[in-house]
Amino acid sequence: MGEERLSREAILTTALRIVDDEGIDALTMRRLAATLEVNPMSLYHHLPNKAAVLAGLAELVFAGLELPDPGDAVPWQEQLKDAARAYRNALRAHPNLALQVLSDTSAVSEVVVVVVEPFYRALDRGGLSPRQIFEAVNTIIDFIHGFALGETSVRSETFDLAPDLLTRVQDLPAGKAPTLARVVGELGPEGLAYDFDSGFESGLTVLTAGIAAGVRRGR
Amino acid sequence: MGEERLSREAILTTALRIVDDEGIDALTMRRLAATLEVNPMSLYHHLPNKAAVLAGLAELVFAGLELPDPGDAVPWQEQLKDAARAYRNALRAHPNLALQVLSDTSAVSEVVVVVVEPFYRALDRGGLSPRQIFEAVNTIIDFIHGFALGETSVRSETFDLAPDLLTRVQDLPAGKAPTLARVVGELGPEGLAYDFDSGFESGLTVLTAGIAAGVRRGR
DNA sequence: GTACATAAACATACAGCGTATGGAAAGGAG
DNA sequence: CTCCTTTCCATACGCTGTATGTTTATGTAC
Repeated sequence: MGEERLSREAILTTALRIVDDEGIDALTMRRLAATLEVNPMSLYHHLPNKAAVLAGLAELVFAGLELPDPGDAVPWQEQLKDAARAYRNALRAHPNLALQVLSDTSAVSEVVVVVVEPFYRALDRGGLSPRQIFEAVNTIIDFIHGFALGETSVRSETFDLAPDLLTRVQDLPAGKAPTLARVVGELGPEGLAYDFDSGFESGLTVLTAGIAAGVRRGR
Repeated sequence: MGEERLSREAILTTALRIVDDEGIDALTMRRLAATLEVNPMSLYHHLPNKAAVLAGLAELVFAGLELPDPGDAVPWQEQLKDAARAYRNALRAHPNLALQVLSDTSAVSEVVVVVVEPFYRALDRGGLSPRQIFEAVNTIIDFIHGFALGETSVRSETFDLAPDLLTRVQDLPAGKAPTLARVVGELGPEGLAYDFDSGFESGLTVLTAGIAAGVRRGR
């Protein structure tokens, strides 16, 4: 049977569709084979095992990743933020896969090499030393990973933390977390309504300011 | 059989030991029951299903979490860093469980309420507005989560990224990532040797500097 | 002491999983 | 035509979580 009804690429494409549509738990070898109208064991001719399928998915997602480089026309801080936004968007593109990608060490390091150049470009223009650049990029990428972790393990676009957090804080033994209680109280329910986009932006603001401060201080 | 040979607590304690010793994959209901010298189905009298076991583990880990509050003797920046270090250490205490905890939304929000007060205390002393505090804490916690994600999905205490990253960078098509290539080259292999502790510290430095900058600017 | 209610532990069984093994089928090469 | 290689399929094994029904041991009431 030299004719190939199956291919690594076709398998991964179908797998990605299953994950996108029904979540990571819906992806089983049997289910994948059924969708391709093929015997489960046929998959093992193109991919050695299920772990390879998952790794392949991570690869597939980031293979098509194009980072729009804003160029050197804008200030380096803005260039840095744009790189961060693009990377966050890449992690958001397949939310059901994000956790898998993030927790797969090899996928992360693969991705990081691909994605990291715009960060380095921006920070190099900012006048940081190689060591500073290296550490700043690690920091900002860790932030994006942590943010994506919270963002992708939740359904709604604008997730309202308010009721939950307010309730929890009020249920705490009095005096256990006084500052938290007071600050949350001053914010009020509408102040606590959490929007991922603006949360991400304020994180970027803090990070770029911190990096810039390190440069100014000449550290 | 009114006598209880089993209890929720005993089950979770044993489960935690299995996870710590042999990893999250080694924790199956059958294995857990065998370790307790009990029939698998007996577990279901104390916990409704396996997900409840995992959630219980997250709870268990953070129930014993005591955050040493450095008090107000030190500058608020140092107080903030200490809170961050303590939280990171909590996530490191059971590395095999960290990813599970981080990816479990309810565990995270549980944890965050418990853990967050020292952060709020420090930033309140720093003179930030409620809104600034809220956003700064989210940012720093996202950073810690992302850092922990990278840190706990890797074995060795001091993981040497150098050979991998260097190789990858050198294998890239020439001109694809020129800044990255140059900076990495200037750093050299010994400059790339990555130490998690100092990586975490430099992240904290950037973050506190960025937060302080926001305060100074009166935003 | 004896009957009963209750809770805990057990035995069995089922559907689903990843995948090892070995055989069938369909081309291309000599 | 024969053989070889590659792809695909059928079967099966050991494992998973857990639904279902039964047995057993205890605390309580009479």
